[in-house]
Amino acid sequence: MAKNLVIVESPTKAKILTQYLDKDFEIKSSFGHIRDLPKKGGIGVDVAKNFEPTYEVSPDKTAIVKELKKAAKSKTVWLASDPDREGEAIAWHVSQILGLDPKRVKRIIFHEITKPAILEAVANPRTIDMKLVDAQQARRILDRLVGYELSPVLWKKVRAGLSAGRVQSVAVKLIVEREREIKAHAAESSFKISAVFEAGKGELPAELTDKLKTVETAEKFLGDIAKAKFTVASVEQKLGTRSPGAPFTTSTLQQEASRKLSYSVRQTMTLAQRLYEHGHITYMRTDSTNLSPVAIDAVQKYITSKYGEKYSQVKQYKTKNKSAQEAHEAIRPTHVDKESAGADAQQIKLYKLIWRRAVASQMAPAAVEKTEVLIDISGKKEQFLASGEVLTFDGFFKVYGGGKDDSILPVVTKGQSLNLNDLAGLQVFTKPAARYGEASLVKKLEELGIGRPSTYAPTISTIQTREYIEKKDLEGQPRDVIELSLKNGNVVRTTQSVTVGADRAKLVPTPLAEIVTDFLAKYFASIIDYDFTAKAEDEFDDIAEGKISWQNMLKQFYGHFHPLVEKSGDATRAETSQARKLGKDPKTGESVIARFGRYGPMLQLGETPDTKDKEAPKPKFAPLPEGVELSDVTLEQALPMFELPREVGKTTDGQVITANIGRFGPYVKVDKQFFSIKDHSPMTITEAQAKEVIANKEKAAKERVVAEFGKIQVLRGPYGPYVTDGKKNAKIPKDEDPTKLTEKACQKLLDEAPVNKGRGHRKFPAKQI
DNA sequence: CAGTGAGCGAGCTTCCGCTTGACTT
Repeated sequence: MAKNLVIVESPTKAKILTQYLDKDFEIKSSFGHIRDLPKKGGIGVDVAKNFEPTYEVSPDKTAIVKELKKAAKSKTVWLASDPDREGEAIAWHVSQILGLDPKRVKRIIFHEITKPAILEAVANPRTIDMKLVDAQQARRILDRLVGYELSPVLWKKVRAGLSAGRVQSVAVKLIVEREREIKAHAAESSFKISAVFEAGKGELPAELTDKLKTVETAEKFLGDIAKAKFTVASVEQKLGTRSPGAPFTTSTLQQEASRKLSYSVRQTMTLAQRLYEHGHITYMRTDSTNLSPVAIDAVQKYITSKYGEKYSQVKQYKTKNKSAQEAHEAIRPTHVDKESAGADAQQIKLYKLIWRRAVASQMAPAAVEKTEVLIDISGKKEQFLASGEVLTFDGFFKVYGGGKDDSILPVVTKGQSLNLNDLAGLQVFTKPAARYGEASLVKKLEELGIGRPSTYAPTISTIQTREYIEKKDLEGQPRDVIELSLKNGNVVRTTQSVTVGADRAKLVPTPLAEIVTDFLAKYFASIIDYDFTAKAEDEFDDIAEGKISWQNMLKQFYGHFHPLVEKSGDATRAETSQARKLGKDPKTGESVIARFGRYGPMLQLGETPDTKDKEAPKPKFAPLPEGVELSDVTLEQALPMFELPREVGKTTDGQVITANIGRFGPYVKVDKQFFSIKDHSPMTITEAQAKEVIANKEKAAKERVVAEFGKIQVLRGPYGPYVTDGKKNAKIPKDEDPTKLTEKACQKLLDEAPVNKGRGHRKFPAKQI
C-alpha cells in the first residue's frame, strides 16, 4: 500500500501525476475548494468578533471529503494544490479537515506538470504559507460582505432577488456606460475623396490625405480637380515586421474563439475542458502566457523540421496583466506533433486554433514591404496617397492569421505625370464605440484586473440571468449616404440608403441595469469604481507579505463600506424608480407616469397618494406596450393600456373571451384558462383570431400526450418523453418505447424516480422586464 | 403562470473562486 497521499485540485492533473510518481504515492483530487462560508443561513462572518468566518464543507463536496479522509489514514499527506492564493487556501482547508499538524504538513508547488518539476517539488516541501491563506480569507470575506450587504439593499429598494457584487456590478456598469455613450454619440460626417490613376498598364488607386468637411466643399473640390494635372511627388518604400501574438490565456482564447469561430465564452470553456480532459491541451483556466522549457523545445523542433530553421524564433512572453497569478502555463497543445485533436467538429476547430497560436508564438515575425506614393494636384495643396503592401516573408503567418491579400502597386517614379481614370467622393461618418460582446467584456474586465479565468464565463451568465444584460442581434438603422461621382466632367450627387449599426451577439443593458447602476453609483460609488478591485488587490498583496493583518484590512474596508449601506436606507422608491411624466389623460385630467415599479417597468394613471392619506384614490396601473422602452414611451402609446382588459367576444358555447397583458405577455382568457397571443395585440385581436389561438393550443396539448392512464400521462417534453402523475415526473429509459408503456410500468418509473430537487421552484417571478 | 406597484413585516433571494458532472419538463 502507498505510504503517501498527494492531493491536487483537478482529477485530470491527478491522472497525469500518477504517471510521474512511483507506487509509494497515491494521488487524489479535491475538485477545487472543499470548504467555504455557508451557502445557506446568512453571511457566515461575525463582524463584531473581528470578522471571524464560519466555514463548512460545501454540500457537493461531502463525498469527496469522506474519500480524502479515508485515503489519508496513516499516510503522509502532500498538499499539491495550485501555487496561488486560492490554491494555498485550498491546501489549508484540506489540512484543517484532515487534522494535519501545521508544523509537519508537506506543501508542494509546481508551475508546470513535468516530471523534473514534480520531483523537484517533492524534494523540497514546505509548510502552509498562512499569510497567503489570510490574503485569500480577506478576499473571500470582502466579497461576501459586499455581495451580502449590497444585494438586500437592492431587494428592498429595487426588486426582490436581485444581486450586486464586486465583479458583476462593474461588468453591468461597463455595459450601461457604453450604451449611454453610444446613445449620446452624434455622428459627424465628412467626405472621403478617392481617385484611380492610369499608370502604364496598371491602375493606381489613391485617396486624398485629408477628408473634406461638407458636401459643398467636396463637390467644388471634385469639380476643380477634374481637369487638373497629377504628378507623382514621392515614392517611399518602408520595411516592416508583424510579430505573432502570445500563446493563449483564458481571456485571449475566449476572444479569438469568439472572433474566428463565433463561440460564446461558455461554449469555448466547455470545449476546452473536454480537450483538457482527454490530454490534448494544458489547463484552460490560466492568466499566464508562459510556456514550459520542455514545450518550447518541442515546438521549436517541430517548426524547424516542418518549416525550416528560418521560421523558428524562440520567445518567452511576459504576462502583461499585473494581477495575474501565473499558477499554470499558457494554453497550448500537450503534444505539438498532433496537428488535429478533438471528439467533434467544434472541439477540433478549437484545438486547431490553440495549436496554431502556440506554434505561431515560437515562429519568426513576418516581413512586409510597404510602398507609399504621394501625388500632387496642380493648383491645389492637397495630395493623394496610394499605398500598397507586399509580404516578403510569411514567417508565423504560415500557421496563424495573415489572410490579407497583397496590394501591389504598379511601378511609378517621382515626377511622372498620371492620367485620371476615375474620381469619386463618399460621405463617411464617425462611429461610436462598439458595444461589448461576451469576449470583449472579458477582455475589459481582465484589463481592469476584475474577475479571474474561472469566473469570466459564470459572471457573464449571472448578469444575464439577473436580467441586467441581454445578448442581442442588432438590426441597425437605415442612413442616407451621399455619393459624388464624375460624369462627362460634371459632378453628380446621388444618395443611397445603407444600414448602419447592425451587429451580432452584443451585450445590451435592460432598464433594470440602468436603475441598479445609477442607484449603486449614487450610494456606493467607491465600491463599483473601476479602481476598487485594483486597490483591494494591493492590500491583499500586503497581507500576503505580512505588512498588515487580514482583520485590519477588513476593518478599514468595512468602516468605510458599512456606513454607505446604512445611508442607502434613506433612498425612496420614488428616487430609484426614475419616474417620468408623459402628460395628462384627456378624459380624467390625471397625470400619466412611466416608471420602474417593484415588478418591472409600468405605467401609472394618477399620482401616488400620500401614505398618510388612506382615503386618497389609488392610481391605476398598466404594463408597458410590447416592444416599447420605458425611456421612449409616449402618452399616445400609454393611454390605450389603461383600457385593458378588453372584451373580445364569445366562444361558441357562449363564454366571454377577454384580452389583456400579463406577466408573460399578451393573452386571451376564457373562464380561468389563459392563451398566449404572441402574434396579435390585445387591443386589436378579433373574435375569430382569438378562437383560432384557443383551438391551436388545445390541439397542441393533445399532441403532447403519448398515452394516458387516468391521472398518469406519458408526455413529450423538450428533453424527450417522460411520465407524470401531475406531481412527480420520471424519465423514460432510452431503450423503452414510450408508446408501448403499460400503466404498471409507468407507475414503477414514477416510484423509482428521484424526488424533485426543487430546481425551478421559485417563489419570486422569474421573468419581469 | 396571467395579482402586483409605497412601506411594513413574515421568510425567501444574494457574493467570488476553485473544481466537475448531474440535471432540467
